[in-house]
Amino acid sequence: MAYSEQYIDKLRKSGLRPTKQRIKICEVLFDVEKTFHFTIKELVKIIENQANIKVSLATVYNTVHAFIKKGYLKEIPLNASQSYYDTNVTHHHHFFDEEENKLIDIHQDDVDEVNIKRTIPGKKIRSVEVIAKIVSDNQSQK
Amino acid sequence: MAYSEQYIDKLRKSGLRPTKQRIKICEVLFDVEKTFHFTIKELVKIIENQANIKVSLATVYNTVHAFIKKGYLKEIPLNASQSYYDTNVTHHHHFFDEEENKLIDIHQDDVDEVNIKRTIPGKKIRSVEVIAKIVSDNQSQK
DNA sequence: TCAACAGTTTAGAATAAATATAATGTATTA
DNA sequence: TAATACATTATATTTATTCTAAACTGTTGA
Repeated sequence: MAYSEQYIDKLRKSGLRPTKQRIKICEVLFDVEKTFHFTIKELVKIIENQANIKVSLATVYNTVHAFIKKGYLKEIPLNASQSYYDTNVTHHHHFFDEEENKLIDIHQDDVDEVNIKRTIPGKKIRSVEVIAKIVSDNQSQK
Repeated sequence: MAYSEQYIDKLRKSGLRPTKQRIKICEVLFDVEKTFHFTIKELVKIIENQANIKVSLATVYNTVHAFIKKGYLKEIPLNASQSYYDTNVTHHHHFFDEEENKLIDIHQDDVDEVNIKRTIPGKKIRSVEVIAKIVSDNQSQK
């Protein structure tokens, strides 16, 4: 299957028509070897640098949110001024370096399965995320 | 030790002078049996309802942030439009009900210790938080 | 005790992310 | 291919948070 067909499929499954802009967004997000983290602004910049297609903020927001709803992207729970997203939707966790505002993946194998024994009536768990905040380890500091 | 002395102590340890406004913030945050979650706006409202002291948003932000730095409050990592804070600084985790925008505590005993095997050179872990997002469990839905 | 200083409070302005709007453009369909 | 429904965009709006600067208050030391 050609790339663009995959993307058209992803878009349709997300309830979106395949447009020039949205296919470009797919290319940037999914046509790479490595998964990555991004903010909306960063994504817009990447698109600008890679293509001579213009994509507005609104389109990027809409598309990203549709993909999250469908499970093609993940939002990373953080109290940062901007939202961070992840193209890696497999089960894994994150370090967040607050000093450098940087996210680092923690591979699933590096964390024991998080097993929550408690349940809430009428509710089911949709996702479980572990955020480990890290800071400089200044031994001189007491 | 009288309450206000405790609060004055907490404030001084946070590098803040004990003022009328700040002591009132302490009363609302710490002078209750149960710990609770709050947003800045909610905290301002609680103060308005409880006292005839006027406290500005800026003061509340400053004081809350100083307390977080000192470890008297915790910020809950979430992608919500507002930041959520917790007066419970003991080790525990959260459900977040995205449909109702509501946080529910998960007691430490209800989650196995999260053991992260990976380390980052020069960095140490400051906190580990588990966020479990929950949604309605509509069995009829496929 | 009180003057001087350093820190505090506040209203309002500034900033910035995210969302809404409405006019123009494009994919889909029959 | 015409009609329709959905998309895109620039721009405006909304809203949380931070900044600012003037007025105020706690603290210190003489």
